[in-house]
Amino acid sequence: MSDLLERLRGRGWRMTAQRRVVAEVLDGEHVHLTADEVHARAVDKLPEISRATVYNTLGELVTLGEVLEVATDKRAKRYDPNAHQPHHHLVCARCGAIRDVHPTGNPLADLPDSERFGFTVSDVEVTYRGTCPNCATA
Amino acid sequence: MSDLLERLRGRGWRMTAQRRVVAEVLDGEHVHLTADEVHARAVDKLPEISRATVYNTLGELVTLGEVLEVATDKRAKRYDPNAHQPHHHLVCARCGAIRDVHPTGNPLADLPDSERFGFTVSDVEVTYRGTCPNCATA
DNA sequence: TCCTACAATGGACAATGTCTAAGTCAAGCA
DNA sequence: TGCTTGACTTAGACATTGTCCATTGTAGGA
Ligand SMILES: [Mn+2]
Ligand SMILES: [Mn+2]
Ligand SMILES: [Zn+2]
Ligand SMILES: [Zn+2]
Repeated sequence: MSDLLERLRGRGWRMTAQRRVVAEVLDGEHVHLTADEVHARAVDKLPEISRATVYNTLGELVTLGEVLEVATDKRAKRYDPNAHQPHHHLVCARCGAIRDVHPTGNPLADLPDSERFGFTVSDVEVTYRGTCPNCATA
Repeated sequence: MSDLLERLRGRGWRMTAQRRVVAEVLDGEHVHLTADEVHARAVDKLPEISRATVYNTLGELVTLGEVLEVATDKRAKRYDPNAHQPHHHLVCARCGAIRDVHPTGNPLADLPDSERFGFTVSDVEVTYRGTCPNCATA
């Protein structure tokens, strides 16, 4: 994600080896890692990087809107670099595999006023659950 | 929820003061407490109840399908006694208030085969986010 | 090259959740 | 009613996830 690094430089970020490595780890499709998974992969590339730095960097990326936090499992937060294309998630209940999906329709329109309790509703997250092909054959 | 207690007795549960108190705490509408919130309220009614028992009891209720785990916030799991009426959630991004909602339509039908990656999809959770009336005026 | 404000580090601490060994008691039975 | 027993509860250790801070290091401009 060199374009991510470009944007961050433009926002006044100091470009450190640690931040480059975190950005590198987050690169790719269908990436939804926990903070400690990011840390483990970052350590492979830069052994002395600390947990605190990984947590700090992820938090900053979330604040800047460059990475999303998703709560697809009920344990640790997961970090999603696919922040600029709205999407939802499909999760394997067995192994935890996560895919980005793009359902048709607009779920926001499916919530009638009578079900809004006076809230201003601005966003919706949809999580599909099922069994992935791998786990189905096992 | 005396019907809940009835069902549990039918399933061979020993009826202890601790389990009665946990069931009592979970009674009501729009209830979505964390384990430690359940524990705090249980202690008001039965001061010597332990955290371990609350965690155990909640886990058993989830296994039996009498209570659902929901991941509406990205911290602790929340426990939802409204397990027998399918519903979704509306969450205040500011204060965390949670309401049960019943959107129209069927989001499962909105996920085309081409977006299923070979998964068998069995369930869908929808979380609406916004601002509650209380937080809007503040 | 030097300065300095920003960033990284290690470790303490907090919050949430899991596990176990030992003691307790609900419920069936004599 | 009073045993007996295995299910249940308890306290606290431990694990995982996340936050904070004092100290040390360094990116990038002067
Ligand atoms: Mn995603
Ligand atoms: Mn609910
Ligand atoms: Zn799977
Ligand atoms: Zn609110």
